[in-house]
Amino acid sequence: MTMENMGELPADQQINGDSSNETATQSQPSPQEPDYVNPQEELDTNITRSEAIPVSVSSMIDSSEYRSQMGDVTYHTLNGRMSPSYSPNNYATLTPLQPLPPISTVSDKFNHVNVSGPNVSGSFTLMPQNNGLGAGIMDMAAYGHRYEKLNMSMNMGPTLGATAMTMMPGNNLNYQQSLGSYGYPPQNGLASPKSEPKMASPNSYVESYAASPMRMDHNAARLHSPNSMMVMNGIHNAPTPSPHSESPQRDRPGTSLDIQKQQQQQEIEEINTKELAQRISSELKRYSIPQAVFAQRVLCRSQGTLSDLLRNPKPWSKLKSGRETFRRMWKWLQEPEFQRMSALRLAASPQQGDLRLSGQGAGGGARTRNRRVPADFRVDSIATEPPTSPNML
DNA sequence: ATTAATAGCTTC
DNA sequence: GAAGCTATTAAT
Repeated sequence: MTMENMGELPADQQINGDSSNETATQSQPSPQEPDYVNPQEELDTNITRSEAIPVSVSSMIDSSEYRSQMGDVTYHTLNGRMSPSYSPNNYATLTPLQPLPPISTVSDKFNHVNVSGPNVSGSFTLMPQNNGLGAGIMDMAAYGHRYEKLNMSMNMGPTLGATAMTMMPGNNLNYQQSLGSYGYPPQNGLASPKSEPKMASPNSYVESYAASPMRMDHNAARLHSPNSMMVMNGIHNAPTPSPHSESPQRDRPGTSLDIQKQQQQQEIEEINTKELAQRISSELKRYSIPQAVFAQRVLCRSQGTLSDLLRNPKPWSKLKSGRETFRRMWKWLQEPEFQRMSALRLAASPQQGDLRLSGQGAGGGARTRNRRVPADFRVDSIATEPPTSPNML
């Protein structure tokens, strides 16, 4: 089954970049792919689950309607507003697919936690952690705001570039400050940004749940988290002990690690596509992320494809190569907000000129129409410095 | 004007 | 036939 992961990728159009998920870590897949790739992985390892623990939303709403009302509502309330009113200057349509962001399959890289990430990893770690418990909401909200702001700033111009950076999660400190600066409204009042998260202990996030499996059955745990909007669902089983971030892959050979791996794999093996589609839809709406963007940046697919997948997700069992796409979605969901956002904007910031379009294969029509990446996401200023590494270095 | 949904078509 | 893409259309 693991093979699937690999097997499918190659099939992907030009997404060869990620052909080998794991490989990504080692070096850049393709020239187009900046280095954020690596960072991502690192982050992934570090933070990923900390935040992903949202709460449930009802354990998977089976409702066939995607637009989960709950999520949205909740969010709105919390946030007070999430007007999708950021007006992109030119939001063009899609662009040719690009090398997809390495969605590292969770296969095994869970353990090797922070890698070389100098302070970077550390910083990030904190971020997501914020939510720790109650902060979840703030997190989301904050991100939401950030998202918008970011876009705006970018649109506005280089001048604001700085601003953008500020917001960038370069380091938690910054982050926090940014929040302050921007005067993020206390979302709910419950989670005011804690000035000092536990930066000190990077391992906190550890307990994070080992990635919630898709099969969310038990959703007991997430009751705690305030942000029910996220809804990750559950933790499959018992929370993993606690792999300290510090020790890369040395957990307990044969024990927890093993189990974790297995669990994760399983999770990934059985994704509740319907549920997932719902959640993705919700999240996209929540953050006002257009399908086109998400599809391209995160999934490396076209808007139309995504739309279809979200609306008519096929059961996992019936999926063949299409699983990969869902895995990516899943992965994205699991990531901390911050990372998600980064993925959205960064993932696609290769040189615009570089995009090789036309040749997509199907569709035939694609003539040399050069569609540029949506302005919003095309964070030039930021693109220059991926949040992940260069940023704070 | 922007985005989502759909149709038709291509490739594997 | 599955999976996806582009172009087009509908909806807001």
